[in-house]
Amino acid sequence: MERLSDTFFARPTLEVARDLLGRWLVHEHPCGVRLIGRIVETEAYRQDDPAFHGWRLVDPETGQVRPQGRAYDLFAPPGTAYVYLNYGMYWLLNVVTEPEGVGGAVLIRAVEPLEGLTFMQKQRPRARRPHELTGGPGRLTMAFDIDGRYHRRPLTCPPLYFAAGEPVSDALVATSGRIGLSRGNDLPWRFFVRNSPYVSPAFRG
DNA sequence: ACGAGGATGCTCT
DNA sequence: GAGCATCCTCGTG
Repeated sequence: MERLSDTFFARPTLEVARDLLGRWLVHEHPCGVRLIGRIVETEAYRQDDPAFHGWRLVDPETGQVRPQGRAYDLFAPPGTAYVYLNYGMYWLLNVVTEPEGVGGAVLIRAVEPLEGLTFMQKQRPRARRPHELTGGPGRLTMAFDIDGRYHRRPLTCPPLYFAAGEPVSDALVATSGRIGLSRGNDLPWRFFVRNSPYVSPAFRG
């Protein structure tokens, strides 16, 4: 299966978020297990967006970027991992988009487990229903054993990368506002596969 | 099925 | 010290 390269990610963030649906997230785990999930839910974050972590780094007048703090990693080369710990407990996996120096990222919110289910279930012993295993940005990182050690590493080569998979047709794609934000909820920058059992029921639309 | 509340640590003010 | 790009448990219906 062909890997997605940096040219895939060096595009407008909304385009990448939409196009990642149906692609595969692959983790060749150090212990020898290969984990694969088909992406069914994403969210786009752009540098002109108040919900974007690096929002304050951009001068609204000049467009100049202040290279400071962790959020500056969102301006890294396309295809770089931005792995963020939120609520002190959950790692969230993003892939950096746009050309280097332009801010942007796509949050991977849910995948459909395709390979390595035994490992994933061991990671998530409480999961009972299908969507509880890998549905939700914090859940999928637990299932795939992804944490801060991947922050700033390329997602264009093993051990953690994206594979071409099969794109999803427009008829099967839905959009909505992004989830869990206090600002920028009005922007329809969440993309998900319609009626997927692997998207949380409350957010299936 | 759904809503409220708590856990918990990092970043920036 | 506030504010989180969340998840789980335990109430109620």
